[in-house]
Amino acid sequence: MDIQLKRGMLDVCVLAAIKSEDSYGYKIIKDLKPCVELSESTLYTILKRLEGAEMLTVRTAEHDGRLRKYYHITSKGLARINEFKREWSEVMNIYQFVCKEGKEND
Amino acid sequence: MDIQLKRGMLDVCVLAAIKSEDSYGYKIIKDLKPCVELSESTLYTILKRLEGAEMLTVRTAEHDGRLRKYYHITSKGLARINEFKREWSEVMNIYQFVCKEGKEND
DNA sequence: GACAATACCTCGTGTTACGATGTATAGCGT
DNA sequence: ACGCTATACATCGTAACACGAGGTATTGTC
Repeated sequence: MDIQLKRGMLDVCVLAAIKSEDSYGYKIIKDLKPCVELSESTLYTILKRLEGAEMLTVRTAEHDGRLRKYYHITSKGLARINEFKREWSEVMNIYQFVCKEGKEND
Repeated sequence: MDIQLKRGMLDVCVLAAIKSEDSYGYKIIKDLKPCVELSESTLYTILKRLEGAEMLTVRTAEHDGRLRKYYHITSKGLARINEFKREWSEVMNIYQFVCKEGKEND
């Protein structure tokens, strides 16, 4: 998928992935794989950004002798998801414009 | 609308705007306004980029004593639009993922 | 004992949208 | 005559962002 097209959606994808249950980096990537591919470097950048924006909180926990950083969504994070949903009508508007224009030349 | 969300769509919007009829900078902005807002600096950057990618050709013409640069879409430009349409199922997949996840907490 | 999988992180780079700014002409009101 | 808005083009610097390349460390598995 085109990189540019992903932008603005990746943040929300990550938030959606931790919405129903706290999760950690490696699992988020695997959970998102069927939906959208993202590299580790991308994910950790996003997680840092979302933490800075107070859209999630972090908690370190040990699991089978390995450290994991669990991410938990905040109210700001939930608000971000809802904002995304609200903006979707504009996105569909753009899509329809692209499909409509010059339809007779398809 | 969120800047990041626009990315990957603006190029295609501009191509769609000139698809059925050759157009020029100022008109493209006005035609796209109901659909998506973009500044002049953004548009001219995009037009240069699309020209470099051979997705459109340029022709300078005089109109009422003022110079205008008319942009014409090429087969590569049309292909870009079709590629965008093909990718749309993935975009909808992402949207559905975001809406689905943690639905019970809405 | 090599290798994949799990789990985290950093740095540099290229792409890109935008505001600020500049140039120039046409037309309109006062 | 003068200012203002609309038309029409263009450049520059900046900040955001996704990614590849690379690094560290542990736990299985063959």
